[in-house]
Amino acid sequence: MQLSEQEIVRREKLATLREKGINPYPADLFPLDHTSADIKANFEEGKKVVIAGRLMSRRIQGKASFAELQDSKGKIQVYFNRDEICTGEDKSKYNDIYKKLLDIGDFIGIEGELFKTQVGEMTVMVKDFSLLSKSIRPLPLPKTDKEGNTYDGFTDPEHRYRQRYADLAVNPKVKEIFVKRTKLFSAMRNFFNEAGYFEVETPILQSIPGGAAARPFITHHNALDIPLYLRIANELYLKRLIVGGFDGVYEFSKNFRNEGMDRTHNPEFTAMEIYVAYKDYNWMMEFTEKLLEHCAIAVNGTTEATFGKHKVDFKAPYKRVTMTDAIIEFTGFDITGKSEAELFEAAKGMGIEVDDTMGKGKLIDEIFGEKCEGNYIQPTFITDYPKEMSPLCKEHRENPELTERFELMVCGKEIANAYSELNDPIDQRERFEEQLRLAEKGDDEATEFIDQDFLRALEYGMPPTSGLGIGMDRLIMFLTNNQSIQEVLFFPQMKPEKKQVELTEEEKAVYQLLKDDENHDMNLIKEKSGLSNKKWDKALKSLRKHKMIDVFKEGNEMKISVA
RNA sequence: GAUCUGGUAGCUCAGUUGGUAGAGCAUCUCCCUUUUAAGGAGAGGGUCCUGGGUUCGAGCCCCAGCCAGAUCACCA
Repeated sequence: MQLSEQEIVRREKLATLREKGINPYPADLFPLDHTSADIKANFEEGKKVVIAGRLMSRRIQGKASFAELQDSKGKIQVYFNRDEICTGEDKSKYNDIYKKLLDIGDFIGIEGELFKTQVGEMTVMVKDFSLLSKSIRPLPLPKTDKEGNTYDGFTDPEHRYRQRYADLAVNPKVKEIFVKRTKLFSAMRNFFNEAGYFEVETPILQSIPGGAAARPFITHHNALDIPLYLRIANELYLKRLIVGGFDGVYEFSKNFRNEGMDRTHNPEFTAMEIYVAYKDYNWMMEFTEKLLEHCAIAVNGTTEATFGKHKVDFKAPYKRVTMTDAIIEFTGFDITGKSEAELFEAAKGMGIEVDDTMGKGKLIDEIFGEKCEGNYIQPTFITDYPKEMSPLCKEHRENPELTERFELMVCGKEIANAYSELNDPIDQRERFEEQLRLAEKGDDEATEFIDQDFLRALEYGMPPTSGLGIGMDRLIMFLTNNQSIQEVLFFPQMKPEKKQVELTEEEKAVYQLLKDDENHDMNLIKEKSGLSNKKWDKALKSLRKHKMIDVFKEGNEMKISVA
């Protein structure tokens, strides 16, 4: 492994510390009693504190030095003074250990007293310090001035996502996103628990991937010798639990879909699904808007959120628009009672790409997606979707062509989806069979498995139930003003890093050709090596750099020899 | 999958018809006892993403590829 100069220097410091009897990675707990935030919140001149964290900057001025220590709550300035730390004759702890052997990035523990500098900065006067963990790789080092401007930021998304640990250590705003993410989860959990619903866990490894139309990841169970799928949704399992007699069940579900990746799609993502017995989708709309209002306040302290150029208000209640009305509003076209051919012509007339594999549902969905969806900036419930698109949803009580379904749109994007759940087992079986026919015909959006066990459960009887699914990653994007899902996942999926190849084969080959004491004609050796101009040049430069060969002029001929 | 943009020091970035690879910060050495991204002086540090081609000569031009980002397409 090729080490940079700075990495070599730090390894040498590591060795020196050990020679001095200092363990750079001690096992002992460190008895810290304050965080940087505690100190700032309850500052008392002269108070004794024990703190620990990562050294983030140093300004050494001879016998004194200011540094910043970063802990989980933020940064605090610390002041190292030689004569405070080394009260006796031996000044080496300051002169050698602190000044020469510590680096930015090291974890240290500090005992000290609080004071304010002449410019009023709250500071810890170091009385004693100890090394807790040595950092042997330099951190990226952004600097921030008083106005909050950042210089030399660690901004390259590739590096930030691949090395999230460094991103978090160095960019405090990134940490905030994930603090908010966790607040969102606990706010939602509290809301459901208060309502008396149960958090449950259902299988991730499923023999039939159901509950959504998506390409699954497939794996294999050795002992059973069967294929298993990573779940694409947890819907069918939660409904089984309603059959079993729970009033309300919910699960935060890691789902896996073997599809494309972009700034709104990651192969694994988190959905929340909740099912509540004896309710319908009208009840669920009210529940959803109260839920989101609650969550927005828990995360941001207000119902208002900024997303890009939009200001969004999550304060309940939200507007409700039927899909039919939405399409009339933005296109003037009324889909009510229209035949497939009429819809086809209408869509075509709107400049939408259509083909004859599209059924009524798909055509309506295309029209909505193309002409309406993007217009709903404030949270809006779009209700009553066409039946073909919703095989798990109950038929609309007033119109058999529609279903009792709503999606919640925010900034033109779907963040929640809910039904009055289909609980007629005969109807459900027919809808599955219809999906199967579509799949056999080649519609890759149709579900190609029939979950017989789920149907058996429905046959025992499921109470009327309403279910809701929320894309948690999408929601946290809205609440933290991030346009990319990768910003709200700790470790977004990335292509594997390419392995570093030791490209010394050419160099070795050239060196072999020279392996005696004679002087060789350079052109001859070049020819023998069979290398391209560029490779020859590279190999030669590298060998010269390692002082393994000499190149010199003899008369008019370039000669080459082993050094 | 398509198009565009980018990949140069530990980090952020310059780099001129194609002619000896640069800056700031960081690092190292020396001097400095309350500083606010900012003390002073000096030094070291490079697989210019990879491979091929053109050329006397490529960070730069051409071809292929890798990785990332953006836009689009696809997508319960």
